[in-house]
Amino acid sequence: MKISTKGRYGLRIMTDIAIHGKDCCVSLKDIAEREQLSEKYLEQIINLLSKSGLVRSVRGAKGGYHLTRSAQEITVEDILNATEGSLAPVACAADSDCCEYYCDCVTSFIWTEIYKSVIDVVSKITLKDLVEKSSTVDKSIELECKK
Amino acid sequence: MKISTKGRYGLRIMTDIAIHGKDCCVSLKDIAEREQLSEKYLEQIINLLSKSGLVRSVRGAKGGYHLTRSAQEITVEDILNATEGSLAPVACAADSDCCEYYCDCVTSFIWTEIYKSVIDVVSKITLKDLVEKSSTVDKSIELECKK
DNA sequence: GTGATATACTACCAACGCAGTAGGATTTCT
DNA sequence: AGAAATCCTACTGCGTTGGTAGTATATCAC
Repeated sequence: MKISTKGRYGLRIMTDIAIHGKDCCVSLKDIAEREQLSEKYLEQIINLLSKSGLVRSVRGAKGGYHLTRSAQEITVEDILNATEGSLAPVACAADSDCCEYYCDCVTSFIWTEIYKSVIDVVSKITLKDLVEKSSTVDKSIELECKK
Repeated sequence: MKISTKGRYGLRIMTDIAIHGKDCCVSLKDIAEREQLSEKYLEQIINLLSKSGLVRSVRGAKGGYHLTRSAQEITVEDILNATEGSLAPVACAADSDCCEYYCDCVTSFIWTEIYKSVIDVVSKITLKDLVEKSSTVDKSIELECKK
């Protein structure tokens, strides 16, 4: 039940773009520098965000990435879905059709309940919330638990 | 954010013992046979349950495992904690002291909220609930989504 | 049109966790 | 003594995680 660096860095990338990309593109180089993360690794992660349509890329000099929607229209669920994949603890929790025994399974309701409660949390937090929280804490964007 | 077979099989093992171990020990061989799972693999998992004090082992012929508490005193949280480890999506969610930046981290509250909501679900479901559900479904204990 | 700056794409790698498998040692009942 | 059970250590194939590296391609500024 762990969130990997893809999900965590994904949130930082998106928050960084939301803060620094008001009316322009933000380059990966700048993000990597500010966040102190490997540019090459971020490339893979932002690719996931791009494929999910959360950011759009602009190639060439002065290029970079920008959000495709406003920060309050992007939820933590969107970002984690793009970077982590489904947040369902087991596949049947998100799609009961995937398992023919769903109705007769003793534990399926547990996974469904967990999934619903996780979605309930992350679908209500928007990127705007993270941007606002970021402005209230000191150098917040660089700080993250490495464990 | 996935639950592994350790957690899933752990729940099946415990449910099986609760059902078939009314006033005796249940051997791993019997569990493995009923659940159609590898006895050797279950050995590792029941070891985790044993170390956490949820079951007690009896060695030698006619030995096996039995619960240390009644089914309604054992929660799904207990079982998943024993087999999966902490259900916290990141370490700081269960122990904010583990990260010196917890208070200044933009995302820490997300992980804490997820963790709390997951615990809220699994701490309220007891082994007794699973046993009761098992009696209402057909051959339920053998059925599980493999995906 | 030529650099400089950016993303895009492909490939590779070490380390780790998952899901088992294997085999022998030990304990206990009959 | 032998059968039945747990206990313990080790190994293994495979996929994921967390990157690194190099090249191709697109675009801007001059």
